[in-house]
Amino acid sequence: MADIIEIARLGLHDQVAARLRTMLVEGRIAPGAKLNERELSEQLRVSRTPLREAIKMLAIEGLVDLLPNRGAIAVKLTEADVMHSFEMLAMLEGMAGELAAQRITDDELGELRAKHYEMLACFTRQDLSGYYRLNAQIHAGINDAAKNPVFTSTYRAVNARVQSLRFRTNQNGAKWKRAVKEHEQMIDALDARDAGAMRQILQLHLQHKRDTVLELLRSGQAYTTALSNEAG
Amino acid sequence: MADIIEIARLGLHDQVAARLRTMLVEGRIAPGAKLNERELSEQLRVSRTPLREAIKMLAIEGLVDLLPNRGAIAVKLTEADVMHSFEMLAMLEGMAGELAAQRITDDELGELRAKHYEMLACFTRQDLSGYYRLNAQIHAGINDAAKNPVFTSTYRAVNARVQSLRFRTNQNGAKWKRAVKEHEQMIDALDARDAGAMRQILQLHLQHKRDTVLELLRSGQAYTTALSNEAG
DNA sequence: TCAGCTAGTTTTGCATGCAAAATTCAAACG
DNA sequence: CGTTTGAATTTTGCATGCAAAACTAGCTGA
Repeated sequence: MADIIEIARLGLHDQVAARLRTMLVEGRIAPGAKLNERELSEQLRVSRTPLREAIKMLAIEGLVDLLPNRGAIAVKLTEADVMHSFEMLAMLEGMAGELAAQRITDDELGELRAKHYEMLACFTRQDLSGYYRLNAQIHAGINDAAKNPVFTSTYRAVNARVQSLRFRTNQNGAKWKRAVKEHEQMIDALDARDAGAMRQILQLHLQHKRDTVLELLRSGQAYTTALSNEAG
Repeated sequence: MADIIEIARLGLHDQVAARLRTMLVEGRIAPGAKLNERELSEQLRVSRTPLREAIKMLAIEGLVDLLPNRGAIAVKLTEADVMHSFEMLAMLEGMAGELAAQRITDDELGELRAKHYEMLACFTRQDLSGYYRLNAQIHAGINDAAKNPVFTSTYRAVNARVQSLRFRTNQNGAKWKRAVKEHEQMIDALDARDAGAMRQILQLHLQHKRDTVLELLRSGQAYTTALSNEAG
């Protein structure tokens, strides 16, 4: 009676939620933009029912705001929201890093190191998009290594909210280099199973990320020229 | 153009979600029990559409599990789930307590102290239900005092999951007394604005709560004789 | 006796329909 | 010229309907 891992195609609402999530995180739906149900249901080729169910889920995740009788809009984070979200993320990642240093297996660490090198390759090629992808995978990997699914899902949810902003930060060379350096220190700390060092470097890393996002927000470039006019 | 705080009656889906949340947290829907859509929609006098939207929201909150093509069931926490949830809660409350000690206003502290005394009254009268209510309010108050809405909402969500279990723990005299003692230490720590002490006492408090829930779970009494046969 | 199959029922998942609220837009008014 | 008002339009929110999937129960055959 082995649990046959059937591909179990998810319900439409889940698929729609996943697609919307991507669109929101990647900024294809601009922060503050209205989610028109008819429009989206045509674009995604589903009826409004599963679409509305998906939107309700994203509202709980904190990716959209629900305005009574006026539908949903993509969240538009204020400076305070960013501060609060990063305060949470720093705590989550700090703790997860601490736990990860204690609980990570050699296999997991190996995989993490491999991803780290792949990321270095992207950095060397100045491949920002690949860098972001691997960066996200590494942070997710660290959280997974903490072996606490409650952490993992909370981290995912909070992180998703700030992603659409981080997506727009143009890494300048110095900051990018610093971030890479910090990532190396993470791998070192994990390698040494040094929980304290891991917490420290992660919290510093998050602080730098936060400052970058705040700079973007203050520069006013965050919410201009949405990339939303691309054809679906 | 003052923001007139209109009572803004929420949508049906929100009302339904709130009612279901209560039913789940209070154990009126037993852990593991199926949520029959027709049955619930008749009981709550709404159509299945807003009901299903509410269920999707509760699924994201982690109060129900969604089984593809087979509806939803109330989450039934395993021992591991309880460990993970409390690991998260301890971190959240520890951090929130630390921040609260730094950020709480005199008014907030006063209100918290008042609630504390009310709780002592309930303890003296052995009024368990009143005690629980005030206990929850005090913990929520501490989290609010941390002035970080991301903490607050995360705490609410994770806490709700373990509430249906905590609801069933029969406090024995000794443990109850200890919990009250710990609450006094919290007020003292807040009064002294001692962030470190606040973190310490909260984490200890949470650890004790966890142990109580784990005992219940291991005793096997957790999931017997659901209170679900009461008429609506 | 019991596993396996099939017809009948229930339940879920999604699409559609309709009423109420919100938005738009243009004409009327100050 | 800017503001207001109200009818037309759009959009949301909820109810209902229908098809597919999941259960149930009863039958057959080993």
